[in-house]
Amino acid sequence: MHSLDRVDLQLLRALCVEPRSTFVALAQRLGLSRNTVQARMARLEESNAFLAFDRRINPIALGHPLTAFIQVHLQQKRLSQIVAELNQIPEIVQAHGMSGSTDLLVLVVCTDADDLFRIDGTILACEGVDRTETSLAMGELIPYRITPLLDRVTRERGPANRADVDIDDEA
Amino acid sequence: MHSLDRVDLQLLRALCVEPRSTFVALAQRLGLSRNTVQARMARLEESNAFLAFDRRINPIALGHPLTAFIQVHLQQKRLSQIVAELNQIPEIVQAHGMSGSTDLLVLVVCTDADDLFRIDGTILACEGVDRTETSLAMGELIPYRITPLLDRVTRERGPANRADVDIDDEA
DNA sequence: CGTAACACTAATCACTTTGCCCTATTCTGC
DNA sequence: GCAGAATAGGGCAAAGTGATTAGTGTTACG
Repeated sequence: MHSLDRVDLQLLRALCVEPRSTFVALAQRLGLSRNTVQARMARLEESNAFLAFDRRINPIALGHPLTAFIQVHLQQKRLSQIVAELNQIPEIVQAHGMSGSTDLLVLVVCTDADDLFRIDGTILACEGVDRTETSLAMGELIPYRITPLLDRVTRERGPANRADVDIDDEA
Repeated sequence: MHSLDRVDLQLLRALCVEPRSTFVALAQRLGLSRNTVQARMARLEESNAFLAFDRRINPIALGHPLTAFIQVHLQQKRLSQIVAELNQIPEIVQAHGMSGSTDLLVLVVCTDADDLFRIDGTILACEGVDRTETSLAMGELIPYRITPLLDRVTRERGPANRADVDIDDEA
């Protein structure tokens, strides 16, 4: 419904640096009027530029320091029903349908190895799940980040002010 | 340095529901005084309960609608140098060191298939990288979420009010 | 060339929120 | 029961918000 221009990108950048910035502070930092910032922020939210706040919560704080990726192989015709079942497992924080040999890539967090074992068992117990392959994340070698990409996009966009992609079609 | 109690969890929950809540609003919703909410929020931030704001930015808004997981097999002794190189690639938004056959699981976002191909090439070009296996994410069947886990933890914690895990040791 | 649409600035206003202070009152673990 | 922490409640000045208005480019279109 709307595309991002250079100023939008700078706004996002500033938010990464200082998430609790007020509109006033953002306006000062970018040399804009508060009005403009306020309007643009509204537009950004409107156009789904922001994902759920859930992503900002640290699972470690919830007592779930272990992260694992579980590759699930399943009978494809039962996919939707299986996803519905997985939806009931709170330790599953995300799941992607995948191309290639693995049908589903599931991201789980857990308290310890036993917990992981239990969760894996729960997944396996779902009707239609053939097998799973669990890989434990040993460390987040590159912590989640978007600023480098933000910078590249900004640079590419250069002095121009129109993005070329519509973003209202949710991932 | 500090552990989460029941009220902290409820606060996090409320933030997921309404990320732009003011302290006043949170206090009302939870039936606490604003002072308390403010103090607890400060403590939560202090104790790394929140991850970087980067996570809330939608890559689709940045013109990168495609997500892929790339499994990287490499010479382990060169791991740190390789990670340093991968760090230079903006399209890599996250990377985990893994147990099992895959050494590294890299999360990339890209504009289109060609872009993905190019990025994969860049990764392969790194000294010490043996081979990669790319899987395209076809859809986020379970969108990233933490609230179900939040609820479970809250329930388990029950009327008690102390968490049992320290969270100051960053993931 | 005119004009309509749009984004931006600047300035106002009433209102809310913040940050910080204080004190009295529960809790809590020891 | 006591020490220390957490909380409620209050207060206050400063800051931020939301909403509106008016004036100024800029751009796109016929």
